[in-house]
Amino acid sequence: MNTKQNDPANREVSKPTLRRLPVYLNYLKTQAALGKKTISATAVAAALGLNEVQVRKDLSAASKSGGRPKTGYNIVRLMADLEDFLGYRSTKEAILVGVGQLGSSLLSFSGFEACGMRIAAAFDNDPNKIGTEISGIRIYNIQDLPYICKLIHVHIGIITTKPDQAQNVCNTMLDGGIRAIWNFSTAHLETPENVIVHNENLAVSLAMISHDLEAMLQQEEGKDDTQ
Amino acid sequence: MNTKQNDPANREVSKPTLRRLPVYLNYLKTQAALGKKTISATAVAAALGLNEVQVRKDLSAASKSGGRPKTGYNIVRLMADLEDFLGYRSTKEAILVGVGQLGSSLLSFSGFEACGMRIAAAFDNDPNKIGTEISGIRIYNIQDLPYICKLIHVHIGIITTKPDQAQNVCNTMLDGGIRAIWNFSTAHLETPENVIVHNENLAVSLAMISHDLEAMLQQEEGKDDTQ
DNA sequence: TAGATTGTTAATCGATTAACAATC
DNA sequence: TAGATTGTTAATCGATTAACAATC
Repeated sequence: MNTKQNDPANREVSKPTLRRLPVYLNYLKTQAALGKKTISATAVAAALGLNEVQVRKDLSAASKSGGRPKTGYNIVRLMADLEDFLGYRSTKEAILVGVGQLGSSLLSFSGFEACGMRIAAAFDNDPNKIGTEISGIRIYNIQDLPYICKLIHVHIGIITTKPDQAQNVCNTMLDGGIRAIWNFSTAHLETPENVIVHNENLAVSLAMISHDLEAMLQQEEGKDDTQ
Repeated sequence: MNTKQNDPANREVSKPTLRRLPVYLNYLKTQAALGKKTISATAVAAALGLNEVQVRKDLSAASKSGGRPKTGYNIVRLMADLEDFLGYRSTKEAILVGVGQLGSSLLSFSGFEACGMRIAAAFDNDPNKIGTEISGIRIYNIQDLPYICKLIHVHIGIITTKPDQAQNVCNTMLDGGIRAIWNFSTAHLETPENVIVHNENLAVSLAMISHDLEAMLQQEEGKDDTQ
């Protein structure tokens, strides 16, 4: 009987719920910045265009602090609970491979620390880039990846290479003991079962916009026709 | 009785299906590049780690060409159908506001054309940036946005500003006749019902990785304990 | 007290998966 | 013909929403 059952990150929540939690957290931050002390699920739901029961269920899954009828939730406490639950308060070391446009952009993005991720090192195979720094993050030769993985315990591997190199880089990362891959390349990665792969695919997002847009434009055309 | 019912983009598919279609398309491209002419849903499912019935349902929703028992689908035809369905073959004009790190990175990303999106112009309020170009895309004064929207028919507005400017930029875009917003800022945008908003939120992705990772690490710790 | 709000249990809705007939 | 594969209909699973009792 260990304490792990009580650990915030261990409680099971559905994927849709997990996806909404950072959105709540972000909204709570804006409200806290406005000086608000408490907030109701009703208000959160209205602001974010969600169902209020859903908001309550989501919040109660991630936070055991609970809210008070008539008052709502204590914003500061709720934020702390969400951050704990999402693992934002324990630092996860990451490395990034592929220092192109996107890679550089991620290296200089300062928002990751607030989510508990620290990019410890970057890798490339371009001699002009190796040895330089971006936002204080040193760029190493890709061949040093296994060595550096042994040096520090790296949790997350960020892949921002061209798709044809992605699988190779992924394999090297896994050899180095990395257990979670954040894949920004379009390549589909083959990995063993116990590895977490999260694909960041702009084409997927664009497809959704593109499709919705086309449907909307045509619907409007249709309306015009009947007038 | 118009032809719009037959239009690919008008067929209704579920959101999860729509999300998977570009993934199929990408995989088909890799197979076509290897010289394959046909492929079965079974093979696609195995390669992408999906259920094969799901793959068949998804494909039949987006393509009316159909497959042949024992042979599978004609790859080239299926790719064409998917591209049609996703609207990749009709050009959608876009503008981008906020030429910081991320904005610049998107401007120089060449993959959007393949998805039917063309970034026609970019906007910023920094005098040092106004008048310059990135990858052949000119950067204008943000104040010229309404004028340029009138000049060309812009479909998609990409927001890569700081969160505190996002709502303002969004309003200006909507005034300019834009109907779909691709929001890369963390701000939640208030929009009328008939506007498409797609939020690209790295914090959400990171939260999912972070949570899964924490759960996995703890599970493994747990296993170690019992040994 | 009355009413806003929470949190839970039950009902509905939608997506995934299984079973199966059709066909190349 | 036999077997791989498609596509559809039915069953299952999971998430959202509705209904309601509890409470501040």
